[in-house]
Amino acid sequence: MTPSRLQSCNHALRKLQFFNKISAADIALIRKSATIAQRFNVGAILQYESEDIVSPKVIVSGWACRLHMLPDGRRQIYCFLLPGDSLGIREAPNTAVARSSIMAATPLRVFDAREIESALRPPTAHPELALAFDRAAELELAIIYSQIVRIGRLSAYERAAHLFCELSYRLGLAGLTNGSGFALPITQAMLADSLGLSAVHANRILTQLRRDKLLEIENGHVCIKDSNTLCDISGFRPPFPADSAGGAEALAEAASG
Amino acid sequence: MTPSRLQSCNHALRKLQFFNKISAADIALIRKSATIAQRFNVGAILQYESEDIVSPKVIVSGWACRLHMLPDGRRQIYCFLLPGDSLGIREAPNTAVARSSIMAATPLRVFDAREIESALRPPTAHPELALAFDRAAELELAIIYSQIVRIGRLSAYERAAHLFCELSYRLGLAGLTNGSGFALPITQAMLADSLGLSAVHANRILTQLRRDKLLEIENGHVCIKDSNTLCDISGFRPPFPADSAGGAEALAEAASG
DNA sequence: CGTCTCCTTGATGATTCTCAATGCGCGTGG
DNA sequence: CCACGCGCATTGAGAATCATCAAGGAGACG
Repeated sequence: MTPSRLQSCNHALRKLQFFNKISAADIALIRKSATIAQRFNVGAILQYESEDIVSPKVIVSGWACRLHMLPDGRRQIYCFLLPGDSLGIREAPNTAVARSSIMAATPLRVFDAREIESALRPPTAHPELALAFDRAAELELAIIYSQIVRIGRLSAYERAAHLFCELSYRLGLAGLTNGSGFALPITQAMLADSLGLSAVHANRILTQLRRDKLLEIENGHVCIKDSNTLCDISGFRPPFPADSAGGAEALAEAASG
Repeated sequence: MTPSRLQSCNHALRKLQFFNKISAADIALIRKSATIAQRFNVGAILQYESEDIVSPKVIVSGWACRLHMLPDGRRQIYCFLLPGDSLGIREAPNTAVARSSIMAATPLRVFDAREIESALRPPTAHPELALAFDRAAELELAIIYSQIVRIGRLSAYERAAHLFCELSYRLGLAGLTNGSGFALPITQAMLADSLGLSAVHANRILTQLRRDKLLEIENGHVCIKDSNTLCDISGFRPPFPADSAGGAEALAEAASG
């Protein structure tokens, strides 16, 4: 396996291994697909709402987002899709039309996951991998729910804090954090469209978070200075606490057995 | 089949038949389960977030809601569960913990759907029924997405209009509308917790909708006076337009064949 | 060196929240 | 029967939050 192939599915593998112990055959299945790459520019639409569903994909690098566009130009982002995240795998299989648009929030690289998706349909030779993807889908649902609480019942300040907790958690699963820092390759306007705020107000809130020494933002890089306070303010709880993950359980079993 | 049994699953059957043509055997399967009834008082919690998932159920009468409660008393309702709606059927099967609490928003009657749920697992003798439940789950996801747009990017006035469009649409699927009217058995405080507003402001918005002659509300009954304007204001689109429903397609096929 | 995008800040106004008080219907107990 | 409490809807007043409009600066890029 070439280094480039390894890199392509690195984040996805890391995330899946958090969710379940997966076999060498599972890894080989993913690596095989990881060779076919596709690129999108910023703002490119991968999938249009209420049109056909796009073929299954895994994000190699860059961020995408599920979103809705209103006729008057307002936008609402449902959730971000990060490196290692998949779309169209182990989702409701019989859906006729897409329920959200998907847009490249940064330059994006993905690989086609049609083979993976079909290999996971029951009866499957990869039940552990299927479970890992099921848990990834469960995480996405949990994120969607928490997005509702965020914009429905949290203040702007709490919202921003909550989103940074979520991003830190999710990027951590994919191995994209170093210490308490991570790359934040999106504009404040996109953050605002996710938080249900105006871009100007989002900027003021970020400034406030910096002044309160909760985090630092510069040059597309965030450093979380006070994770505890950030979580307390926003009420963020990890959707899959480290001690409840299938991977962790499996490791514990292996150690004791 | 006794009249009471018929009544118990009436709304569920009506909704499922909208989504797909289902057979006599499918109907019999549901009717068999519809005998076992369970009651909950207003405010009763059917399922607690981050605890075990409750056994599958179908709502016979009354409304429930999926929601999150914050430690300081704030609440956010994710979505309402109406008569004929199900929970725990054809959802992600491997979920360890509940991702939302479920509360009885009114006095509630449900029946246990464990048998239905297990009868639909592949390989199943009821593929059409399984597809109908899959589409019901797809509808719930579409509603969750639209809830994000509603509270993230619509004004209070637009939000309320959008919610009434959604409720009218969904209650229509279950056969719970007469003309443009339907029962609204919940308090304004709950509407507010769904809309992401304070109860006081929700009240003002409802007053405004009445003054604008878009709808009437009295004694727990809503009558939509101007459906077109309500949809235009809020941008509401039916998640399953009548001509895209599986049931309608099936009927057309049957008529032409 | 001009243009563009993005971030930042100020000023002003609209939206929404909170606190507070009132009224209405309904059940409950005296 | 009546007084009372309670939940719910309603309205007013004032304050907090957030949006909009406008302008300027820093950096990328042709």
